[in-house]
Amino acid sequence: MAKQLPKTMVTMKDIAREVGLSITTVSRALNDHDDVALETRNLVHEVARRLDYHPNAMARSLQNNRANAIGLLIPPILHRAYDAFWLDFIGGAAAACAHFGSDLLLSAVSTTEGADHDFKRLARGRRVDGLLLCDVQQVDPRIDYLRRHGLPFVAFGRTMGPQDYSFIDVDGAAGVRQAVEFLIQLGHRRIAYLGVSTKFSFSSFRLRGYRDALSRAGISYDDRLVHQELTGPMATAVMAQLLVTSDRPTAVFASGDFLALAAEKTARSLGLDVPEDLSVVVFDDGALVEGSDPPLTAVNQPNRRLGEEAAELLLQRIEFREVPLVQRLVVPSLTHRRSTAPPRDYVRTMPLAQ
Amino acid sequence: MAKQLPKTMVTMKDIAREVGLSITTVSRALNDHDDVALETRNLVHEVARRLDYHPNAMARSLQNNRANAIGLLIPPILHRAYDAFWLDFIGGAAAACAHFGSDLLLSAVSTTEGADHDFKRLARGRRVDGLLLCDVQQVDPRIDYLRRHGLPFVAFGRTMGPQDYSFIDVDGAAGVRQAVEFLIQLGHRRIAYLGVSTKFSFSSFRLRGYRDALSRAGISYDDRLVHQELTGPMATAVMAQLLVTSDRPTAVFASGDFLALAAEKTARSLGLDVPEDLSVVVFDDGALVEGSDPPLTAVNQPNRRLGEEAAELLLQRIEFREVPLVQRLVVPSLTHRRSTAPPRDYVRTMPLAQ
DNA sequence: GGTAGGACCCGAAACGTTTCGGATAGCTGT
DNA sequence: ACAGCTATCCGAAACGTTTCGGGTCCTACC
Repeated sequence: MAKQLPKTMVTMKDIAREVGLSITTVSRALNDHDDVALETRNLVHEVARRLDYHPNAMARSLQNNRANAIGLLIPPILHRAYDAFWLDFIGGAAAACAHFGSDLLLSAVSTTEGADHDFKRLARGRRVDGLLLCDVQQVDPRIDYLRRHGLPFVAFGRTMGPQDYSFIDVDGAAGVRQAVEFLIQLGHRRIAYLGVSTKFSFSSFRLRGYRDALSRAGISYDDRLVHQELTGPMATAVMAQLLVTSDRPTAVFASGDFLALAAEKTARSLGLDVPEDLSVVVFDDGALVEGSDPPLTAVNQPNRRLGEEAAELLLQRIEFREVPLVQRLVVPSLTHRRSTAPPRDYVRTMPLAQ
Repeated sequence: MAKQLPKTMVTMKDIAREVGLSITTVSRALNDHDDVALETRNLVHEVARRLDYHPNAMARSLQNNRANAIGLLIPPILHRAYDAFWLDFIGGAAAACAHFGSDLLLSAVSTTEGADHDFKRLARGRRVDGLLLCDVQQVDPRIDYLRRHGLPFVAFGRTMGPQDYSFIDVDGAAGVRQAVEFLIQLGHRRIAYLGVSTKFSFSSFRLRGYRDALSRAGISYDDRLVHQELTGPMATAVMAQLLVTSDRPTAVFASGDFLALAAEKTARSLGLDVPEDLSVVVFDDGALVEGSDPPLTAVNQPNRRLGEEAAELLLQRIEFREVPLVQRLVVPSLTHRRSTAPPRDYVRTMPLAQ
């Protein structure tokens, strides 16, 4: 029994030699095919365990065209807030994968130009069985590309055009509508809107929610109150300018935590109190939101749960190829914190709900 | 030019047919070997682009035994705080991978029993070129296993025994020493210690830091003040019991955000003020820490940066096999917030540093 | 005019697995 | 005693790539 440490890789050939059978039989035994004698199967399994055999994932994938992994491209630009979101999302997706015996292949894209190439590499390289398509743009050629090449995918987010693919998304319109309606109910009439890049499709949905809430309440839309494509510093400038006008807004909706923080800070620096002089509601719950002073009332999307659901859906599609279209909209809820109050001189005319 | 949509996979064979060369030459052309005429190389590249060719990652890996990915097993038990840490860490690792043209394979382990099998599957399955070994235990057989099988790895964390492998770790002892010394400098003498499972090696290092700080200041160690293996509820119970004794602690070090939160809450429920009656310092900076009331003074490890460095180190080891041992200790810094103050009846006898 | 050397190309084997299409042996029933 | 069946096994091909060890020209040199 001159056993030596397994210096190198143990393959099925080693098992075959050890048990005196063919590689074919070893393979079929390991996969529990029923045309292998039970006795043989057990023997093979035992030897495999003794030799600490683990199949070569690459060889297996090459043969049966199944990678046992799904891919997720992390977008190149990750500003702070966004980052926290993705990480939650990823955590959820990884958990879902575990249940299906798959792994999650994370590919961080370094440069914006490299994004397209990385996408195709992943889509065509047979390294993953499907793709979690994130960061969906208003019109996104990747969707067509994936369909043309028959790679299963689930989008997280929606394009603006025809939606003939499965996706999971937050119902941004409903979320914002909820938030703005809450402000209106508190008595606010002049409500500013701070938005990020309109390249992302969620931007349009959110703005639509804002407009809907206003029009339902019979408040006319004032485009001087609406600003998009903002960064943190730009938001500060915008708010500084808005807050010194005579008909300044008494509330603001911010489409991202850093925008809300900028608004809070600007108000304070002008000697205004939050929430007494300015109510702030933010979309995108996260660490910053709770930690800010005062803590922000927020529309919160369940980031982790979204990742989980998206991955689950994708893995199902991979397993049972033809499943019907699933288009799931998650309606976010509003968490009431201390950044919202009725406008200072508002006389309540009716009892507030809740 | 009856071009049809690439219904199926495009392989090198297709390119070879198109340009009328052998597969060998196509391969060498694509990899820019210099025994292929420049003209031919260009032609092949162009055709490859036209056909939207992307190499089959599996076939390639099988051949040259290189997966272009590193693995990371996400531990099965992820309580809230821990979770946030991993996600930051993962974000950093993914970013580092991008620079090396590798991907990050995330494998979430569902059950505790499955952990060992999943580990070996990843370690032996040739699916990754190396492993980021996280969650290192006091004595960790995985380290030996990996070395025996020659798989490159970098540990995040240290075992207690001989450390003859590359790792990156937070210098927990230094971090805690810093924190406790700060408390002592404020005038505290009775400082409680709340710790988590001693299974993790960081636990011992942190406790050592605590003891060091005490002994340097000539304060004797009182084991009634030291509690480990705590969960949130247990910490509440412990603090409740400690805070009603006559010689109750005036400060507490908590080895995790949920422990600190429990301590804060318990103090408040007993009518004690934080920081006036009880100073709290926490290890492990994160969302909860900033958001708590009052915000916690914290020893903060740079989670994301740690992930980045660990992955970088691993990728270097993979690229240039034999590199010297790297054992890097990151000394965390102390962030002063509002949960710490001198003990109530303390008379300053010397000016405070900082 | 022979040959050495360089430039360019290719067939076949290999990586480790799965599977297709048999092959062999033993048993059943007539 | 032979066809037919079942139970068990196996050889060879295939997946798509890389590489080893050549091969065939052509030019240049003596």
